[in-house]
Amino acid sequence: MPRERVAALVEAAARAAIAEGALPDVALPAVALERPRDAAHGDYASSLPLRLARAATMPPLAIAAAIAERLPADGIVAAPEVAPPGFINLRLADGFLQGEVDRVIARGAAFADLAIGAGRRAQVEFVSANPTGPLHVGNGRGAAIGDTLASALAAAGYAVEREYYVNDAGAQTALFAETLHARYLRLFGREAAIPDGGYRGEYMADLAVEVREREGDRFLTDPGAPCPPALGELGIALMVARIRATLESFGVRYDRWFSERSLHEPPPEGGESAWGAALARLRADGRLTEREGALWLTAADLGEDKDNVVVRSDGRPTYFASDIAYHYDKFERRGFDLVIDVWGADHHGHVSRVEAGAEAMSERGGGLHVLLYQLVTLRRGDAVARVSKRSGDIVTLDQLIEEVGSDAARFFFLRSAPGSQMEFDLDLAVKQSNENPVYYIQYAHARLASMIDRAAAAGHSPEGGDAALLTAPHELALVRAMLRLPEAIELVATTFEPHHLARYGTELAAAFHAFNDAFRQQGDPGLKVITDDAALTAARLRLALAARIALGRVLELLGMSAPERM
RNA sequence: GCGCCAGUAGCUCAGUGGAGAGAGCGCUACCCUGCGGAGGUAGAGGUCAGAGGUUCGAAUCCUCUCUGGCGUACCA
Repeated sequence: MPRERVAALVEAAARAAIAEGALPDVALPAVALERPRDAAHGDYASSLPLRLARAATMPPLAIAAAIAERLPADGIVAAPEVAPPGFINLRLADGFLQGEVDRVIARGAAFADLAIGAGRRAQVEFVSANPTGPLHVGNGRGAAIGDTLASALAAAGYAVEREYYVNDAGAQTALFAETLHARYLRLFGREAAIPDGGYRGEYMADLAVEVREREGDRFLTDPGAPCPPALGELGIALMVARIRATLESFGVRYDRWFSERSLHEPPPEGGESAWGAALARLRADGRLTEREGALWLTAADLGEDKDNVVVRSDGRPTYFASDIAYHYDKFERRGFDLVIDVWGADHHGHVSRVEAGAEAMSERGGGLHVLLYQLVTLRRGDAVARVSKRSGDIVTLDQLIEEVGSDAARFFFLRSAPGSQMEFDLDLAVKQSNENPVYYIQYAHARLASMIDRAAAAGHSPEGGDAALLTAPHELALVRAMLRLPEAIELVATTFEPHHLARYGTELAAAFHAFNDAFRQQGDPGLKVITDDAALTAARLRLALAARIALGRVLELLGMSAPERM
């Protein structure tokens, strides 16, 4: 990455200044380069002189000068500038930028890939909504965040797996089964009451119809009888299939759908269940206590403020027990180095507990990172729409995708930081779907594709073009924008916040649009890509080709289509 | 009560302790004998919730207050 290389130059210059006695022998802090707001201040700026001033007991400007004049000349940066109160401003050299155009074309979409993951295994688990109802709009946020985060981690050099944790055990599952049972019986004219707190949504009636179509009357029982287990399992399976279809239409594919229930069963290859093994380990480490007939994970030396129940007094393990077993499985059995759980903020009370559990369970448990995203509040004009599966008043992700499209919906979710609350006005979203900023990025891609096609039809080829002919400010600005893609990927892979990529996409598209319209503003047809000058045309085609690669890569990471025409 | 997350332009939101605070939408004025106008340029619009503090430097870090969301289960 250019930034790293420039930072290394600054550090080398600072060391040289110390070695030559121009600076006192002070400890050098890590050289972090800032990106100046104002382009006139260059591509990068170092505030190192300001940080050193006190220890060195020298004026910052003098330090800046001492470092700047020792900057190795290796062709990456042009002559550095010193600016008050003590900045060193660094500008990428034209020759370097021109060479990068060729490098991007040669490497293709992988040009921005990084090695910071170093092949370590990462898992991103996201959405994982109970399969007791359709996904709602809030789940869409988790889906977009998790999926793009996984893509960014892969681009950063991790071996990434996407996983959906299917809650197919527990009280909610039982309630779902009983509701389905009642709906099913009603189809056959039996009197059957929806259980208290059961799922009231219409989709449950649809599901019962689907069951009848597939399996006929084989699940018929007396109205008072409990739900046949096979009916409950079928219901969950059908619901999971619907969720999977929704996510696929949202551009999300999982490597694995992990069953909660399987944690409590012996693995196919034999041996003890994950829960059994985890429990044995906790017991051996003396982390369990029995009280009031239940089994508790003790808070002591886990940094928790209270104990948590893992096995209820009736002998059934809690959801927390499943979570412990699940993370035991992730770290100890599957050996992930980095595990990211993407959760809605309504689960935040659970975070420290699970993190403490993971650390108690595995040496590698510190590799767990829970990424919380704030809930999406929905509005239709002035009315607040409630989101609740059990009440049945729900705006589904399917509806959102149908109304605004997958690309626009994903981009909407990816534009804001996970930690910020979002307000989603459905009326506005539909009304503005044609003005959605997502099209700004896609349109840039479509124009590039069309331009490249048109040039080919006119007999122009980027082959043999000389990127050194790219000297106009808008041309070089576009190259600069392309080269920030690896920085955006790094930011996402280290902060686990994918919205930076969405912001970057807008920035890159803006650089292209400005480039593309430059000749109009200046009334200079000479700035068009396809010109009478064959050599210049070939050079600009190379730039267009590289820009299209960068733009296509961003869209790919965001999980959006890269249209050739719109 | 306690805890977590937030409060930045009319609206929806960016902003890694660094140099006149940004984008999209909305508003105003311009720019096409066009490689695609779903575009570009310029402008109006801000007490970065408020008050202290740390720092050479704070929207950013710390403390308090106010406002909003969420949590505080032998539910998941």
